[in-house]
Amino acid sequence: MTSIEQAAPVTNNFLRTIIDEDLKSGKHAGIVTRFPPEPNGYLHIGHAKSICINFGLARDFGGRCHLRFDDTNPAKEEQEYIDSIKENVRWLGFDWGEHLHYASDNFEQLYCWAVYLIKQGKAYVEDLNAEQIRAYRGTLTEAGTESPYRTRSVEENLDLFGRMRAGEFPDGSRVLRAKIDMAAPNINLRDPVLYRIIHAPHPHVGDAWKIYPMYDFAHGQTDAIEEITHSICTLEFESHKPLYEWFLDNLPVPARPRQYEFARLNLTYTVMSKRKLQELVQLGIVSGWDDPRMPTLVGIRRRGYTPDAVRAFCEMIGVGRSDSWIDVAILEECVRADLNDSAPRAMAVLRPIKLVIDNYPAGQTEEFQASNHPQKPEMGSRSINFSRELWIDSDDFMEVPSKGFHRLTVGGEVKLRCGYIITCTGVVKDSEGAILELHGDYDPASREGIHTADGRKVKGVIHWVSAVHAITAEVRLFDRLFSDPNPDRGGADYKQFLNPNSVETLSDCKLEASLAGAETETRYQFERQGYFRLDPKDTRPGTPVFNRIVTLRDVWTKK
RNA sequence: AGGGGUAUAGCCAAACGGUAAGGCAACGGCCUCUGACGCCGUCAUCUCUUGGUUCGAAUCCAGGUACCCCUGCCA
Repeated sequence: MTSIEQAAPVTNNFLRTIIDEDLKSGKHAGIVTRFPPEPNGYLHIGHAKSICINFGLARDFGGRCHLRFDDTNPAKEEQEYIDSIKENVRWLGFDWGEHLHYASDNFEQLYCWAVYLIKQGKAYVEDLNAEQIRAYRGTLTEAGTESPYRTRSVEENLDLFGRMRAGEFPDGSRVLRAKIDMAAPNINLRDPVLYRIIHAPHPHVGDAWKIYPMYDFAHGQTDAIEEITHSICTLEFESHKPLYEWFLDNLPVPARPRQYEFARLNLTYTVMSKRKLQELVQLGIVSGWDDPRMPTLVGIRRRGYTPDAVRAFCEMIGVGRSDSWIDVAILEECVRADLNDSAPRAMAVLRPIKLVIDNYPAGQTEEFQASNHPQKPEMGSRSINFSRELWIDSDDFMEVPSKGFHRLTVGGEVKLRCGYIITCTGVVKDSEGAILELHGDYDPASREGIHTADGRKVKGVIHWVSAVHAITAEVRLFDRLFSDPNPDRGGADYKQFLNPNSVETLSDCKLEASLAGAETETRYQFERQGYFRLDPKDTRPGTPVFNRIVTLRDVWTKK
């Protein structure tokens, strides 16, 4: 466990309480959980919460956690997603060991159990089409009516179901239904569909099957087969729980798992639904599922977020049963906390403006040692070059300073971080009045500290880069994808809340020379600006592209 | 409207009949060669609401109110 996670409070929650009691009472000798994604899309930060809960609980209570693909619908599932999900879970730092499972591994057993139900008179083959089934189901306030096929004989049901499996019937022509209660107030109990016919290849079992079990008929039984003790899912499955238990009660399952539900993660300034995420990709609003602004794990990862930070975030937000919206600022804080600790510092000028040190000899060069981390000498130092012409950030100069501004102004002085104190002596402008370059003088005696020769303390410290030594890079400044905290909020089209400035590409940034050796896996703090990381996809030899992971906190500009 | 849930600070969240943890944010102050980091302090007489039980209630009881989920051959 890393320091940032230790710093996160481990608060009690209802799941821990339940597990504690189950262990104490001897109901279970150990716990087994599972993360059960359907491989029909890419994982997002909401899934990370579930992953951390399931794997985290298993870790904390000395149990195990399975990775299980809930692959019961081949019409939507693909191998690509299976691979991506496995990689994401690993990236987050979790290990399922021997326990990689697929619901489809149990298709034969599930089929046998369906036959068992038919023989018990508890399931029947339905000939009504989807629309008719819907009409027969009734409404929230009115009971449904029983299907005319509900009373078929066991023999006929067995025959028909066998022929469904054999592929004799086209998609949609028949389904297998449980015979429960068409008048049940819980609609999930009104003779739910158990199997449907789908003539499509399955990513894991190929074309062995023509019928596939529904989620409800697969999940609980699969939990039982895997001997899951605590089957943890999100709140919307709560109304399925009676069905989950009905199958466990009516089938000779080998174990008795129990379902518990928690509130899914909602994050401000983003959208999380698969449909909307997909739309952002398809409409070209983002560059892909791994666009650094996306809440997908592939996106977050490309952006440069660390798995430690994501885990700390999941720990910090807790687990409850009430619908909640987590402020994305908390995620950003977790990233800062982690990176502040681990990121080597460097200097980079994003919006360069030239500063000529007139009293510094032309052609002369000096090398200064700069610490890689102010609080961690063990992270070493690097040398940075100083020369007559420098780049500084245009944000750090104001011709007419606003109140409280203590960076560079004409006639003002400022400390060049790890360098000299300089005084700005003048501004050169073009005919339009745009600033071409700044001129200044340096104090040769001011290398150490921030005090001037006459003992005054310089208020401002700015970053800079030597012009002749600098390397040029593209830097992408990412911001929140939406400008509204809740773009998902009812009614209105979420796309109207898109933040037009969610990415700003700066193509002529000047970085200190040491960054020529930057590695993709290293996150850097560009001092006074934020945390950055080489884009793993668009960086080319000699033409670095940096992504801004997150800014530094900035109480000054906030005021 | 039938069923199932949930309400504790700006946002999360603990508490299990014994006198409202913690985190994030915010606000003061200190420190600082990053307006970063760090450090110190402040931040619910009160738990959606109205009654009741009790020596004692966020916790128990009764009635309200608000919000979320459920009418896929999706998961």
